[in-house]
Amino acid sequence: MLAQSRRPRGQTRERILLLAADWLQQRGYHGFSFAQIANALDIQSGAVHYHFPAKQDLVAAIFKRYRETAVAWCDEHSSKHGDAGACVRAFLEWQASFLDAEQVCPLGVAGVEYASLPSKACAEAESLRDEMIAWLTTTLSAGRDDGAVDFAGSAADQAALIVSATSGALQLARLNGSDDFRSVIRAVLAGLQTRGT
Amino acid sequence: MLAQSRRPRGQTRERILLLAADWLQQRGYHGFSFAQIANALDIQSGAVHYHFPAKQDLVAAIFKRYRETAVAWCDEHSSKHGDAGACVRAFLEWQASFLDAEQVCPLGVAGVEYASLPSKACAEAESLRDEMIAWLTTTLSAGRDDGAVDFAGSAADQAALIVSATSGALQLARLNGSDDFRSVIRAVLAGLQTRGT
DNA sequence: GTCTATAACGTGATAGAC
DNA sequence: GTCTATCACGTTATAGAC
Repeated sequence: MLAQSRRPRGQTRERILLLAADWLQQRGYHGFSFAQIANALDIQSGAVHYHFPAKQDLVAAIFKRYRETAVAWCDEHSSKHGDAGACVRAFLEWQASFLDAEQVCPLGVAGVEYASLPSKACAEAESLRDEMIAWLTTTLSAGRDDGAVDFAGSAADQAALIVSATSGALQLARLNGSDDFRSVIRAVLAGLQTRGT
Repeated sequence: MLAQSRRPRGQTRERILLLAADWLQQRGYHGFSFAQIANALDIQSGAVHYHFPAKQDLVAAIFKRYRETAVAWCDEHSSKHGDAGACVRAFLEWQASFLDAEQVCPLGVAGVEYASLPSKACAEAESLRDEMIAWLTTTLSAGRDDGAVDFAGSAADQAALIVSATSGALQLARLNGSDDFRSVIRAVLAGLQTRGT
């Protein structure tokens, strides 16, 4: 019963999801097609539609998985279990990992193409935004309380700044190279005045 | 020789440019078509192609005009003629004006759709980035020298932060309303410690 | 010089074979 | 259950009328 075909069955869905996520964060929602996915994976475009009936289902699944990944990441980086400053720095490094893949944050994709995005995708993106802002706000607030970090203004405002700045910086890096991203990270860290516990 | 037709001749190009710029900043590059523009302006899609041979010409023209507008704005808000803190605050208000139109910064569009954008548009977007970063860097640097503003890190880093944060904040605002944008503005201003001269 | 009519192609999506 | 062959439509772009 092993290896009934050259491409192992049951992995097509996963392969589609991974490739589409990559392209979504490189080209935007309207920047890739089912036919292109099928061509790259050496299948027919109808096979993609079997796993994801409509394009909005595919993209909603991408946002959903990214959100699940983000939630798991946040749980592993709770300031209850470690230094809040280290948590924030880890967040910045996590965002930096998109640089090598030449990707932007999914939140940016949703924000830019909002008016031409199917509602399913918008809803998932909004949930993702809530998770990231909530984690950052909690982390920053706890960090300021115990002296691990300091910053001007409210924790919620600072959280919105960090999410906006990192997302925007990944986009700026597409235009002018990763130096712009590193500039933004330096400025964010300078504004945070983190110090290890 | 007046009013030879219902739609005055010579204004079609301008009407196309204005509508397309609006849609570009709401839906992204691939989120609108020549046919939709033609339909909205009650002309044929071929008429759009007369004024802009290919879609990349239309979008490059949008970026070019936006850059010209930005350069003119920067010239009018030179820190040589006024307070640097006021200039930065004016910049933030300028970005805020996109909120009401439910638009994002053109830089964000280019960053997100970079890999699916025609090269002409990318080149214009890169020039736009250069102009904005240069003006902000100069303004912030001069402002710190004369004590109008203060901030942690280099002027260039702070400039990249402000461009990224405002662009990202406009996108976040699409997902969760203008409160997120205002949060980011407060955080930016808190980090700048501006004071009027 | 300006726009209308039309074409070639790529898109998202479906029906039915295996 | 999984995928191949096919469709109707919207897309960018062109040729030629006025």
